Amino acid sequence: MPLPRTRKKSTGRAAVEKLSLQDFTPYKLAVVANRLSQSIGSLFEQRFGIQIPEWRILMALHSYGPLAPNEVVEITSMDKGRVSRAQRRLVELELVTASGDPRDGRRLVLFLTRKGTSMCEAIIPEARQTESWFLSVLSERERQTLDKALSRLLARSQELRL
Amino acid sequence: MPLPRTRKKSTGRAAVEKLSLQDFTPYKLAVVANRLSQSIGSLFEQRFGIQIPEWRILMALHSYGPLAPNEVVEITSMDKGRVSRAQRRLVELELVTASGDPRDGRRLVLFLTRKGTSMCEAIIPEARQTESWFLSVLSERERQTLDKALSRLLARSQELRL
DNA sequence: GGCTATTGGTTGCATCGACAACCAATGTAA
DNA sequence: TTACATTGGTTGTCGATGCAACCAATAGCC
Repeated sequence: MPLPRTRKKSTGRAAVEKLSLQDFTPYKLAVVANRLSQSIGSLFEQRFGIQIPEWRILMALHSYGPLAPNEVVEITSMDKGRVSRAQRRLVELELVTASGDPRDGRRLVLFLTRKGTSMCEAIIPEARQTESWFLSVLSERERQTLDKALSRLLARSQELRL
Repeated sequence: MPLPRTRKKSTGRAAVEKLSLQDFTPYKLAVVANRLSQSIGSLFEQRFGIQIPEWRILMALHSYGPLAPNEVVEITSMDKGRVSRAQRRLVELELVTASGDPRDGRRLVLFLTRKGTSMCEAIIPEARQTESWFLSVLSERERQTLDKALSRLLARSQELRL
C-alpha cells in the first residue's frame, strides 16, 4: 500500500529520517557522564564525605598549588557560586584554608591543609581505580582515541556558551 | 633543601601522583556532556518550547511508535517521575496523547499527534546539525571510535547503579 | 472469592545547579 | 578627591532531578 504522504509545508522532499536516541552522540554522552558522575559522587560521599564540587577544588589545589577562587572557577569549569559554596564546606571540614590577600582586599587564596593533602592522597588512587575499572571495556587504542577526542570536544564545547 | 617528607601512615612508598582534572576522564565527560546538553537544551527551548526530557520522549515515540511510559523509561534512561512530568507537558502542548489501555487499567499508551510528528520532523534536522557541528572537530575515524566507545561505556555504566 | 504481592504511574520532598542580584574593594578618570 | 566602572566573591531564587512514598489496578495464591 502507498505510504501516507506526510503533509508538510515542506519542500515536497522525502520524510525526515528517524533519529534513534541510541545513535545520538549528545544523548549517549549525557547518559554515560551522568551515571558515572553519580557513581563517583556517591563513592566520594560515602568514603570521604565530600562531593564532586569539593573533589574538583581539591584536585585543582593539589595540582596547581594555592589558588584564588577565581582561578578555581577557570580550572574546574564550575560556576562562581558553586565554587563559593563548595569552598565553604571544605573550610568547615578543615581540608582547605582561605586567607585574604593583603594586597587586594577582595581576593582570597585557598590552600590545602595537611589534612586536605592527605585526603587527596587517599582519594586519588580510588578515583583512578574507578576510572580504570570503567574504561577497562575499551582497548588501549580506544582509550587513547577517546581521551584525545574528549579533549578536543572539551575545547569545542567552550565555543558553545553563547 | 630536602623535600618535606610527607608523613603518612603510608607504606613508606612514594607520594601519590597528582591527578590533573584535565586528564581525568570522568571529569572531561561530565563537562563536555553538560555543556552540550545545556546548549542543545536551550536551543530546543527557544526554538521549540520543549526541553530535553520532552525531546527524549518525542524521539522515542518517533522511532518506536506508541509506547507505554514504562517503556519510555527504559529507552530514554530517564526516571519514572521525570518521564511522567515531561509527558504531561507534552500532552499540554498537544504533541502527544495519552490513552489508557482498556485491558489494563494501570497502563497508558503514548502516541505522537500529528503536531508532535511534525515537530519531530522539524527538530531532528536541527539536532543532527548541532551534533555534526559539534563533532566536526573530529576526523571520521575518531568519530567512529568515539561512537563505539560511548556505546560500550553506556553498557558499562549500567553496571554502576548499585 | 478474598488477601497479599507486584506492577504502572503520580506526587511530594530534599537537594543541586544555573543564573542573577548583590556587596565590597580596587581601578580609573575627571 | 570624588564619582563611576570593574572585578572578586557571596547569597538568593527558581527550576530540574533523583529518590521515595504513595495510590490504583492487576496478578498470584490460598
